[in-house]
Amino acid sequence: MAENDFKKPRGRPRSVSNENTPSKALDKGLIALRKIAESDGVSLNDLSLDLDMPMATLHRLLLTLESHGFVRQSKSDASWSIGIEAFRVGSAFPRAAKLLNVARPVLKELSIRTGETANLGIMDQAEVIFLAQHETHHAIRAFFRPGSRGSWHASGIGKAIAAYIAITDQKDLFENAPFEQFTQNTLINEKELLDEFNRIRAIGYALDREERFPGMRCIGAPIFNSLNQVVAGISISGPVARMDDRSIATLGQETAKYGQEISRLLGATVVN
Amino acid sequence: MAENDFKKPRGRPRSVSNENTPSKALDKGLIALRKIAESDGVSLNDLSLDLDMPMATLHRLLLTLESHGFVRQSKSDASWSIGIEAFRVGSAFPRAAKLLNVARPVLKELSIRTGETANLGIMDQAEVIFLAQHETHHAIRAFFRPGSRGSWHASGIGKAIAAYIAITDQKDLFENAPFEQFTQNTLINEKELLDEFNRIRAIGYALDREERFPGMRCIGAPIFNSLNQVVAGISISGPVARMDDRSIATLGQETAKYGQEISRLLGATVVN
DNA sequence: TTAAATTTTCCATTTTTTGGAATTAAAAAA
DNA sequence: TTTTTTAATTCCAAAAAATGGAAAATTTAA
Repeated sequence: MAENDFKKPRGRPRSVSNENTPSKALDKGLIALRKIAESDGVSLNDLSLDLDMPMATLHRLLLTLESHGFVRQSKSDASWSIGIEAFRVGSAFPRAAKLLNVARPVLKELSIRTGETANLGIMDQAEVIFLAQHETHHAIRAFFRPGSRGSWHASGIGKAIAAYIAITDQKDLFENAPFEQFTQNTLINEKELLDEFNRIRAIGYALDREERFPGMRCIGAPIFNSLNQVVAGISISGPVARMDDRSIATLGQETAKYGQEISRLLGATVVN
Repeated sequence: MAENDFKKPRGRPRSVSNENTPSKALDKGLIALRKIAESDGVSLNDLSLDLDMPMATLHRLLLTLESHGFVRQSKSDASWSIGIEAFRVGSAFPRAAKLLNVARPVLKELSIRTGETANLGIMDQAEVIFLAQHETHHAIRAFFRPGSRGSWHASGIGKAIAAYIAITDQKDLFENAPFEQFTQNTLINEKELLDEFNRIRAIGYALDREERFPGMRCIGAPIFNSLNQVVAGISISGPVARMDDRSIATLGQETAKYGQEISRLLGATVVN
């Protein structure tokens, strides 16, 4: 999170209040692209209704996106979906590349060992982004689509990461507090969550006790890079029935251990 | 490749010759985005020179891309790199998601078993796109960045896929023949390559004998989906020294076997 | 056969983009 | 230290592109 930089770049600094999107056409194109990503195989008509843009305008944007391979149109039903160039560009996301390679086998091992779905995620602003997961074969199991988002305050990974970032960055996270109360158990106040941070640092892993979805528990642990900054988190999630109070301690230590393993592979020297 | 559709969509059909990009601003934004993806952490100045666009124009586009999270600017040196939203959107590419999950462990096994770098790729138009790879620990080894492209006619995966697509689709591939002659061994003529297709179908795998890079050999095999259409390819690549004529047959059968394994996992019933 | 649904194209009007130059600030050189 | 160079960011009037309602073209449903 914290890009501990005391240096500033050359050049005129950016003015503080710059909430506008200077290029309207590009802006609309990106909005369309994101919409297509979340609703795969969508028709021009639906997209037009969904985004409240005239069909003619949208169609022009889609043709341009298509000419670069960011979207493609089905020959049989004229519906639009994400193209290969979007995939290519996306796989250049620097934070994901190294992490995924290193973490994937560890993720699998954690999942097999604990019998639960294992997840890898990073924080972006105040959201957790799930990068990868390894599923169990249990009929009842947790599922997140890679790339899906979640609030940091109601997720094992989110809380595990937040507990280890710089205090100044933590302050930023609390800007929108109190947070959404997803279930009875969701922690929504700054004070509750700061206490939670202390608990997390004491035991080395974060617990989500049905704080996001009723019936689902989750255990998250931090991952550090070679500068010993927290950069990601690993977690397991499953039904309360299997992740009961008796098992939690063991599963938690297990999760923390695998988090440390990834940290080591990334070159971290101090873990937890 | 072949989207075997005999149905045509409703609506006015697209006119045949439509090579233009209707939305200029979006077009430029996408060009910038692609450039950033291939040259990570690039400065505005370099990007401006590289793309031959005025800095002011480019800067405006980057701000818009940034506002959607498609790029991000380093706080310390003001350089631009790919953002998380590009990653999210890219991971919605429908052809990659299932394939990658299924193929990754198999890829690893193939690599360990043969001691060479194993690759997974798909065809897009006349290009091979590498989706994933598993590297060996040999000092001398092949390396492709995920997302990198290559000509189909000079790659094991490309030839393996091309040998199994519909004849009408093969015709399209030969539109630009003769192809670029990368090395002395590169096959560049339609006739040579059609003969090669027969060989490939007879033995079940494709050989690249230093046809792309001097000193590098490659063995590719096709992967089929549940409709028994070829959708991807798997390959191993390494130095001629290790992939000599004696070893080729064994390695080839091994590669083909692992390709069949992935096909089976995808639900294919007929393999090769 | 007719009507409805849907995508694609057209084009005069309106809005955005454009990019050279000015501005601001840090790094490098003197 | 002071000056020069490098680089990012912003401004604004001229020029170019986007807009979107309506028409065209085609398939499906009635």
